Amino acid sequence: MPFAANTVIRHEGDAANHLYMLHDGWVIASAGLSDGSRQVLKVHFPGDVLGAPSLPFSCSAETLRTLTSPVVATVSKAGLAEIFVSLPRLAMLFFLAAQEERVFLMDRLISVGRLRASKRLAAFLLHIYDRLCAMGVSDGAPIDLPMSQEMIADVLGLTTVHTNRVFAQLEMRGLIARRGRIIEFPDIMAVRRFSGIPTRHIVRNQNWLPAMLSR
Amino acid sequence: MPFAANTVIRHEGDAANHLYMLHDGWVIASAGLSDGSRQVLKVHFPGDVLGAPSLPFSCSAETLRTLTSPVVATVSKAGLAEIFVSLPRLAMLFFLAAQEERVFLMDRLISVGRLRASKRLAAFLLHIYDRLCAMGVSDGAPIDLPMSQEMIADVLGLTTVHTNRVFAQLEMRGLIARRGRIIEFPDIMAVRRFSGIPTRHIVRNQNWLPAMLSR
DNA sequence: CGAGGTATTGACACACATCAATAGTTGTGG
DNA sequence: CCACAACTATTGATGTGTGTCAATACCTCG
Repeated sequence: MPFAANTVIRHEGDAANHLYMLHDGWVIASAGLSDGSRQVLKVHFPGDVLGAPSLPFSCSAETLRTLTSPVVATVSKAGLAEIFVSLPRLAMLFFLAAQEERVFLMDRLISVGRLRASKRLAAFLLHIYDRLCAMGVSDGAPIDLPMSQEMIADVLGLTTVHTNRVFAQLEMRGLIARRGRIIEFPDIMAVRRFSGIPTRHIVRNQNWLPAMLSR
Repeated sequence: MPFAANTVIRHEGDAANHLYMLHDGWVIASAGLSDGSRQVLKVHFPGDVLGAPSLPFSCSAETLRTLTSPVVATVSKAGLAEIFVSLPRLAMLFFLAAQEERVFLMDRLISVGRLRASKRLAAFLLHIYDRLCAMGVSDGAPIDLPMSQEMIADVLGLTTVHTNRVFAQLEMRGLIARRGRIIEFPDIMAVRRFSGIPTRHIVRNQNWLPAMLSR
């Protein structure tokens, strides 16, 4: 199912009756507060499962909004249950994906709770870069972030103004180079050291997982 | 398996070869930064699964440290895989528990990213209170937090000094009353309104889950 | 060409950090 | 049971990172 750019797929508070599989494009998950401020919770890429956190709750915890024009497939709760009954290995992979997301949220929490703005921004850009690399999209290549500085500010828990100043700081330090929204890392290891968040190594195809075709 | 109070069960960076089921007592999950600062990621209660976030990674992402003297059971990765093969309903419940944890982390991220210190503390105390109520421990009763203000500061992303001042603020506003580490809420709804984090309603025993005895 | 969003910059305010000191509390060993 | 040490809580004075308000430039698209 294709969507237009900058469209709400599901709003926080809505009934959470299914999941979405993101096949193409970018989607952000965010939550708003009564005072109008907003926190971006996750920048989703192709391959991600969307909307799963709201499953145990009576209504959706996050707003899903398209950035680019994405392609999304819908999975019902019953369909998910069917996977858990028939395809235990796939179910286990869904479970592990949820744990990965938890660790990414923990890293964000550490970053917002304990790092100053410049390191926070570096950690975020690095996280996006690493995930793009894992998808094979960009290895050493510049990344093209389809996000305004306002959105990035909502990721980092900063104001737009300060985010802009911190971008300028990173650029002056030579940690990044910018051409519009395209960002390049002249020395990625320097950025890694600067950010302070440890590099995570995901282990794929672990041998303790249930066999592929179990019955 | 019993543990002493204030003991490390598993340190971040250690091999993550199993999970733990917390049967009794309190355990906190935290991560440290190179500069010595620390972020508490989760306060675990009886019934929680510990150590799951590290499963997809080559080494543990979080340090698990006992607060009280807890009772913990160990589950191997193979044992978890066995559950996914044989007990799909239980596997699904594990999956949903992980999604719940994601939402709690999101709430913490919103809180640390977008709320000022006093609301942050209120939201944290409220979260603990609600979870104790869900366990049937404390409904309207005062809560006894076995945590120093330093630990609470590491939850909130604040300094010890400021956490202390914010405790005093909440007390002066009449939102909490303290006797040592015992905290009471004279008007819990006022605290809820003040905190700004929406109340989450978890739906148990959802009808789309796989049947109890599937085969 | 004009309009609305986005990026950038400056001046100033404030929430929280930092440094430092004191008091209170807990635990431990003699 | 007291004495001492270590930890924890509290309070004050001062510094600073980030927020707020405001203005201008830029950019994209009709």
